[in-house]
Amino acid sequence: MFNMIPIDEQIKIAAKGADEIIDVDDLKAKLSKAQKAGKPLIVKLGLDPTAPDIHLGHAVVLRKIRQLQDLGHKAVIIIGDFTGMIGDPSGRSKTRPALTKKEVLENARTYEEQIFKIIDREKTEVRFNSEWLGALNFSDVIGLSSKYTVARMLEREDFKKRFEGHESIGIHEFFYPLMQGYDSVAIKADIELGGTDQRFNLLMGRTIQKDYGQESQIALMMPLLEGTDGVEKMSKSLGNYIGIYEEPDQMYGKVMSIPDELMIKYYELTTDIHPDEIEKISNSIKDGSYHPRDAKMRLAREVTTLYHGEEAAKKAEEQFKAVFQKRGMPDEIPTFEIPENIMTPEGVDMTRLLTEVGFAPSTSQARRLLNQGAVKVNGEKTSDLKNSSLKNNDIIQSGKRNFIKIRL
RNA sequence: GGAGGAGUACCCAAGUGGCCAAAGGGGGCAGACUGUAAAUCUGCUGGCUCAGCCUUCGAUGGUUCGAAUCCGUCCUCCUCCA
Repeated sequence: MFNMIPIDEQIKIAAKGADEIIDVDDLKAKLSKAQKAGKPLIVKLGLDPTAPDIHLGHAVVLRKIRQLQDLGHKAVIIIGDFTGMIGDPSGRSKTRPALTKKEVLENARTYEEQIFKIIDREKTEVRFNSEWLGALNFSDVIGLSSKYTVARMLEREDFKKRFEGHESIGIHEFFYPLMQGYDSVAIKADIELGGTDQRFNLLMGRTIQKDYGQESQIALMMPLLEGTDGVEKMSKSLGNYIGIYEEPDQMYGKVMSIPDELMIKYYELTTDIHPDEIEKISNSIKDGSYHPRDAKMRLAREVTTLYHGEEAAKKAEEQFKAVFQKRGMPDEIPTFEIPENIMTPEGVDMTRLLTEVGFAPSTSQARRLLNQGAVKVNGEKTSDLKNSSLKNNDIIQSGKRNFIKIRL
């Protein structure tokens, strides 16, 4: 069952798009040992059970796992339920509410559904870290914590900054890296994946494993993917994310909204296009032979295809062209039945109509939209607060991308 | 246990008795332009029955003609000393 792919080729695949591998020589050694023994390597990925919506940022690491699985290796996904039940202290401004066992399990299930859209279910094992962390007693914990020093903890960038900036650091926060490191011991991880922000934690795993008499894992770090704003790392709370379950139209459009400078990075981290091909695209954009817009459209199509198939991606592209390039209308416009209560003697109450269909969160903002000329009826700008000339099947447009067909 | 500092709109942050629905920045939305929901420029950004009115500045109770601004109490966070 196990592959005979040359080690160098495996290294190449593992390294594709990676920011850093610690240490490449160790990885080589592990790979050849595994091949000789006919035993797959254990690839570890820890997931926080608080945010069950997977987006393209998470997908970067998951794709890498998939690539390693395709080489025959085995993934162990660790759901950080123990961590989740205590409440994650990182991002110190808000202490996250501790989750109940039930919530964690529910989140974990959603997670599983989603990750298997990318990784191979057959070669994956899902574990909860409460299984071993919950079993430790206090002296075990003391033992674990004695493996590391305060000075070394403070080498970590965020701790260091907070310490030097006289901001508080809870003692328990020191335990998070230790716990994550212990996870590696518990499952005997050979490789741990993570974003570059996980550097410290991944290295901790190496240290702790050695202390427990195991061979150190390889830390494989993937770059962080910026979100649609092009600046902040993609995250749900910042609202700059592209979820893998989003509608094709949404997904396509969101990819089109990333800044040009990010295109190549997206090609590298979110698609399965071969690096040589990406290189070619990059060069032809630079020398002017490939229009950046077209390059971005291809990117949007590739990404959408990965999650929705070619057919849907093509449709999303046509839709996009129709709506944004030709300033036209989408094919399918939802219909809205105008309720009695927004009719007035002077006609339809436009502000209420806009709030009712969700184009504006409040009457005041609906009013502003009308004042700014953002609202069109059948393509004609209108700023009337009350509209008496609306008919069945009129198209109301708010801004560039919100359409509704009305029924009286 | 003691001393001190802070809590302002979606976020950061000014404001220390009336000119404050509250500077500035970020974000968001809209308009123009375009190569796209990129970039750039401009406008808007508490709510409403909208040239007016109502509710906001951690909570609550006061002082005052009038408070985000002064006083009391409480809550939360932080720093230093122990």
